[in-house]
Amino acid sequence: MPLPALVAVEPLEREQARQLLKALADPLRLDVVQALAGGERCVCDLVADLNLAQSRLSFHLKVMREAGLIEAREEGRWVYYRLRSGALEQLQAWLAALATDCQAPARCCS
Amino acid sequence: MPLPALVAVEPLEREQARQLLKALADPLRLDVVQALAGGERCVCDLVADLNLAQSRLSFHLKVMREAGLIEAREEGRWVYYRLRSGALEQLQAWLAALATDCQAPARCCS
DNA sequence: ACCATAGATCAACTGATGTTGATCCATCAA
DNA sequence: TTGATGGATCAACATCAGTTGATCTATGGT
Repeated sequence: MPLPALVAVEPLEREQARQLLKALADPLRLDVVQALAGGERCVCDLVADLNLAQSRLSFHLKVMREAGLIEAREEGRWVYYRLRSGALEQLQAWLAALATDCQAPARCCS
Repeated sequence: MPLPALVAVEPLEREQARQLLKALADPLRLDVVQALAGGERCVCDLVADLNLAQSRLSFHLKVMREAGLIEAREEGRWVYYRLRSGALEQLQAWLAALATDCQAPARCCS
C-alpha cells in the first residue's frame, strides 16, 4: 500500500508555479476554485451558482485549465471541471522549498 | 520543546491568500522572492544583483510588503527585506485545505 | 554645511488582462 | 430535421497593473 503523504511530489518549474499562482490570484477564479473544492461541477451549474455571464466563466476556466489548475471531462453535452489536486500539492511543495533557508541573516550591504 | 511541524497555522482569509498569490505571480517578484529565499537582503544589493531600475524594484517590494509576503527592517540608510516564512506556511495550509475534498464525484447536472 | 547615496513616491505612459455581446459548433430531444 | 441547450470563441472595448524618469526625504561622510 502506498504512503501518499511521504511520496515525493514531482517538482514544479518556476514558470508552471507562476501560472498556477496567477490562475489562483483572481477573485472570480477563486470563487470557481472554492466551488470546485467541494468536487467536480459542470459549467452550467457554475454559471447558475455563481451567477455570471457564460462567456466570462468560459474565459476564466480556460485560464485555469491552461495553467494546469483544473481539468475538464466531457460527457455528452456537458463539460465537468475539477481541481487538479496534484497541482495543489506541487504548489505546496514549491512553497515549502522557498521557506527552508529564508531566515538566514543579511549579507552585509556593499 | 515545540513541535513546529505539528503546530496549527493561523488560517488565512480568502483575500489575504489572494494577495499573497498575486504577489508571487509576477516574474520580477519571483526573482526577488528567489533572491530572498537565500536570506535577508538590502534593496541596493537587490538592485545590483537583479540589475533593475530602483523605482521598479521599489514598486514591487511595496506590492509584496502590502501583501504580507515580505517584511522590511531599516538600519541606518539601508532597508533589509526578508520573506515572511509564516506567510508561506499559511499559504501551504490554505492550499492543503482546498485539496481535501476536491475529488468528490460530480453532482448530477440539473 | 554640503554633497553623495539609499530608497520611496508620483505622474504619465504602455501593455496586459478581463468584460461584453454576438456567433458558432455540438449534442440531444421532439 | 428542426429547435433548444451547453459551452467555446471572437472582436471591440474597458480596466488595471507595471514601467519610466523625475522628484523628494533621510542618512551619513567630509
